[in-house]
Amino acid sequence: MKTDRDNSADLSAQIADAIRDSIVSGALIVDQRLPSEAELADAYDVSRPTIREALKRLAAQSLIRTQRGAFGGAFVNRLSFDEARAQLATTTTLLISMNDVSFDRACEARFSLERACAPLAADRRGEDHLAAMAAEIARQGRADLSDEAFCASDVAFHLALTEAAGNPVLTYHLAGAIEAMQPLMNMITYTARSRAAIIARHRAILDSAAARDGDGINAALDDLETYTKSLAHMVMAERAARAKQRAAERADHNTAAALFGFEQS
Amino acid sequence: MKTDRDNSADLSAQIADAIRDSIVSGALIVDQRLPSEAELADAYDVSRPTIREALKRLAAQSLIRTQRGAFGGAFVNRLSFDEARAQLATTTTLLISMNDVSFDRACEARFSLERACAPLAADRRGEDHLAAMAAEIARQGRADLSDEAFCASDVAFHLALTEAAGNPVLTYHLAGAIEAMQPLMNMITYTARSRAAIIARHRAILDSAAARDGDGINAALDDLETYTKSLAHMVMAERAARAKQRAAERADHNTAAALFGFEQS
DNA sequence: TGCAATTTAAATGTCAGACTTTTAAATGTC
DNA sequence: GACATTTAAAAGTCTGACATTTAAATTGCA
Repeated sequence: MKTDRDNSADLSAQIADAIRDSIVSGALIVDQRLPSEAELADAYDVSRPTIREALKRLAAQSLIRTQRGAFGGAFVNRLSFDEARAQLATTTTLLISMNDVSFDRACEARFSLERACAPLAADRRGEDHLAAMAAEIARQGRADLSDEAFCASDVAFHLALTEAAGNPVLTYHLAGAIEAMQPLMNMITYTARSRAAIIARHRAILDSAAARDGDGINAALDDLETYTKSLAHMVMAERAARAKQRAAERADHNTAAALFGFEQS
Repeated sequence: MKTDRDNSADLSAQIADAIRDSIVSGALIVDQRLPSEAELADAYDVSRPTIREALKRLAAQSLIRTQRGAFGGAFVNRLSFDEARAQLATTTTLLISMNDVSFDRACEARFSLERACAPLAADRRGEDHLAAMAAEIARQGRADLSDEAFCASDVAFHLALTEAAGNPVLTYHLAGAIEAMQPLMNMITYTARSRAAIIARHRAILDSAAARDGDGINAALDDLETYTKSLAHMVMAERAARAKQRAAERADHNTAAALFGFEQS
């Protein structure tokens, strides 16, 4: 095993890449034990801390898991759909927050993706999926539900819809996207939204799913998308108006206050 | 800053989580410099190697980048769409290979996702997108193209289609899925596929996009999905038949050969 | 003999301290 | 003012040690 000492990249990164390649290519299979840190250090001709950094990189991507103790070590990890979905959701959340994606674009992407499961969901939904969706709708109707809990139930409802499509790969992608974006959308619209309006759309989705009407599901999702966007536009317009008003009021004051960073609440 | 020493989790994992939370919550913003490793070690009351392991975990997720030298250090990284897409693709590849997803399921998910961009692509495609797709089709027609290059061009063609939708978030999800699954699909079908058949479908997609016909795009994608699945079924049936034949031939031989691991090519 | 308690060894987790290399800023020189 | 040199800060790496965990091997006891 050789590493390129003249390479600009870290040794730990090179080693991590080498091991990752072995996993992706199938040379290392699920649950297989890697050599111990000391053996790897010897094999790659580096010190143990360097090997450890490489292993931590892989652990951060859920590619391996480690176990202490005798006969412990690093094992190739079976990546589960749930783990992968959680990773996808956090990555997507960060991606959106760091790249000033407009609300409309994020909303559009989220619903475009969710509509991808409608035909399959209409075709394959079982009673259990309908029941799960109905249960979330019922929960959403409870007046004593916190905003956070309402949002979580909203996510759960849409997750149930994607699961009705009976395709875990599709669910992984869609649920990851929804998990990432629904909370962002809620954060913006929760002051203005009507729970009843959202529940009505959820019910339309459920009814269409029950009737095995894929186009009906998509129509309801379209409707929900339009409603969400209009809410966001309202909220944004209001914020802009308040900001403008504040600016005008500031202009009436003497400039000194502004210079000291005075800002009216 | 405190860490739970009684916690079963690694210190480096705890610290990585703490820093990640700071980034996700916005307490640390893009391009902001983290304290030096020595300062972090002091702040969290751990040794520098432990801090380094935590930072490597974050680096593996592209959450930070590090820079050597004076005034270097760890900086919050702006997650780019391309980086995120590459991560998504490798994660998806592993997810599928480790969870024995059937070819049909993977194929179904891939095309269901791609269809999500059709309405938007039809609406927003520009001349540049059409040109990019046409260029890939032209490349695919060259007889001297290797299988790998054909596959890469195939991916590039579909990437161009997703980009025509003009929504980077959507492109991120769809292109990540396509990048992950197209090579898998090629690996199975490349022995049986007809390049002309694929090019014809690509041309149908391009023509529909040019005509701003979203339904036409989806029809062509449906067609491509059906073709791909039928190819796979053919290949699998052939393999199964060969395996059966081999088994029958083995039975004719004396058992000794089998005991020595003899296997007919 | 069979089971329980103990020991042991192998492995990861953590630490301390030193040295190397890189890099940009500060300084000095022409 | 432009260019070369010095310097200091920081990441990268290594060595060696110790702590902790864990399962297997061993021992002790009934």
